[in-house]
Amino acid sequence: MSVRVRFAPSPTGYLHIGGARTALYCHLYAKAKGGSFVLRIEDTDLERSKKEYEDAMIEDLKWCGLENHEGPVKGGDYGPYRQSERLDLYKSLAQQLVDEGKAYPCFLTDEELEELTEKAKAEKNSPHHYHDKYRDLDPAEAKKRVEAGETHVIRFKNPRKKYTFTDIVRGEVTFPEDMVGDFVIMRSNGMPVYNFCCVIDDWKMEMTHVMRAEEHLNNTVRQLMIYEAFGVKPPEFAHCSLLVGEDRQKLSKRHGATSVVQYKDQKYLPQALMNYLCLLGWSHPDEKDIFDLDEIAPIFDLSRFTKAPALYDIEKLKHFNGEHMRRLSPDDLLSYLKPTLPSDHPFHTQSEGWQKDCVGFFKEKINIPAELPEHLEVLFSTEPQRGEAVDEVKGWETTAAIQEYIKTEVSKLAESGAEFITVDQFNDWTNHCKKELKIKGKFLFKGMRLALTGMAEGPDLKVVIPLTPMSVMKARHGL
RNA sequence: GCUCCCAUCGUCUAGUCUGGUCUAGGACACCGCCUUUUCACGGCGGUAACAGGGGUUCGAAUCCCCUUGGGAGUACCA
Repeated sequence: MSVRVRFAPSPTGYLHIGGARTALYCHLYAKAKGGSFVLRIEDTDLERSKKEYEDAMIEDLKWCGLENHEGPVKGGDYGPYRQSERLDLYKSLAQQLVDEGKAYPCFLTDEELEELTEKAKAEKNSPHHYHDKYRDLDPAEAKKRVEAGETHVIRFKNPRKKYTFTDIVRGEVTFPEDMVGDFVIMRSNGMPVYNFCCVIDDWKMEMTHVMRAEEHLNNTVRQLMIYEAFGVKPPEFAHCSLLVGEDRQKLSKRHGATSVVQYKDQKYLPQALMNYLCLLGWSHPDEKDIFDLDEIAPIFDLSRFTKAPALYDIEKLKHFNGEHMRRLSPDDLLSYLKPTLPSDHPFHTQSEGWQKDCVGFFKEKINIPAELPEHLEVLFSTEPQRGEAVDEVKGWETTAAIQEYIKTEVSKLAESGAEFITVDQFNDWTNHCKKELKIKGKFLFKGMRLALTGMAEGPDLKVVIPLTPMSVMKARHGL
């Protein structure tokens, strides 16, 4: 049987970093096994689900490079792929359980439920302890009340026994019989509940593996009960460790940028995000750390998951972005970095050859695009003298002489129509200052730097000078 | 409260199943040196971990138990 895995988000917000990681693992595993990666939208929570989130979710998944083989947009043989479009199925199956005596209508009101929960807590019992009031109500009586239109939910009749299953990452996991109570499978508004439709869909969509975050581990016992009630063999489960923030709590909005779209907006490279996320809870057999999805898909296996929760560290993500950026071809590098600069940035006025040289040089100094503009200052700032270290250099008597000489030379060159200063010219000027002005050592080089760039420190002058437009040079010297 | 899960450098992790080759390896961050007459990059090096306690064993990061700590769940959310 070929492998079928699914990613089943609920459209109640933008794609989360943790969700993206789960989707990545599903995608990788399907690819490794030549199986199918299915996207299913779990929109049974009417209040919180929004179509715009569903669209955004699909868009973000696409940006991540995690396209599905089957899904709400793409279609497939197991559709529909939106739970809101499968309601009849859940309803009839829930009714089947009621008819078989495996589930029952419950007429508890919100107030009664609250009271019973408080009572259970006060007696140091589990909150669900008294939720089974209608468990043994005569089915005929229950049917009568339902038909009379009385508000009710459908509760699953817990078989009250121990459940054990083998999780691919956790190993053998056992749940005691009082772990959960008679939980709700159909709400009073007629909508099914997650633990119910999840099972129905994984079953009907013939999923072979369910990969999800550890927060769902405890739900598995409910799902196991439902599989059993229908006489269906459950899929394999793999519960991946959680992603946590600085405070070691489950990663959420308050930990900062936790939506994929925020990284897209900040111009991170999707392959870098995926690479980093992949390594949060999974390790490469050869301890390789920089790779593309295509590279690991063939060797991705489920035996290398880490059990402990992983801390999401943006600093390390930046490093990964830098590594991937530096691997880009000159053409790709330019098309990556160019659009990240403001449209009125002087960078855009330069030739394409210049632009390629420029990003080729500055890629060594940055990890993410947001760091580029400040580095470009050395080429474009027209402020004559700036930076913290200039005061010291300005104090040197010899600096004024260099400054004056450079000004004259720049002026001459500009009048000749040159658009840039060549390395040869720069060398000639340096030699002149050395021989004629008798300046040497750091006084010479720092002086030259200050005179030409206006800063006391910065990148290699032999690279910077030929890249600096003459217009900027003139402005720096008040020409 | 109850249940489930987890525990190696500050962080992500290798090693744990199949005890010895681990005076515990790699990566991020940090520090130092070299190089660059600056800064950075790069190269080299460094600081830094088996939570604690008991067993089992000739030998334990690795197997067992307990303690402690952390997390998740306990919904008509998913």
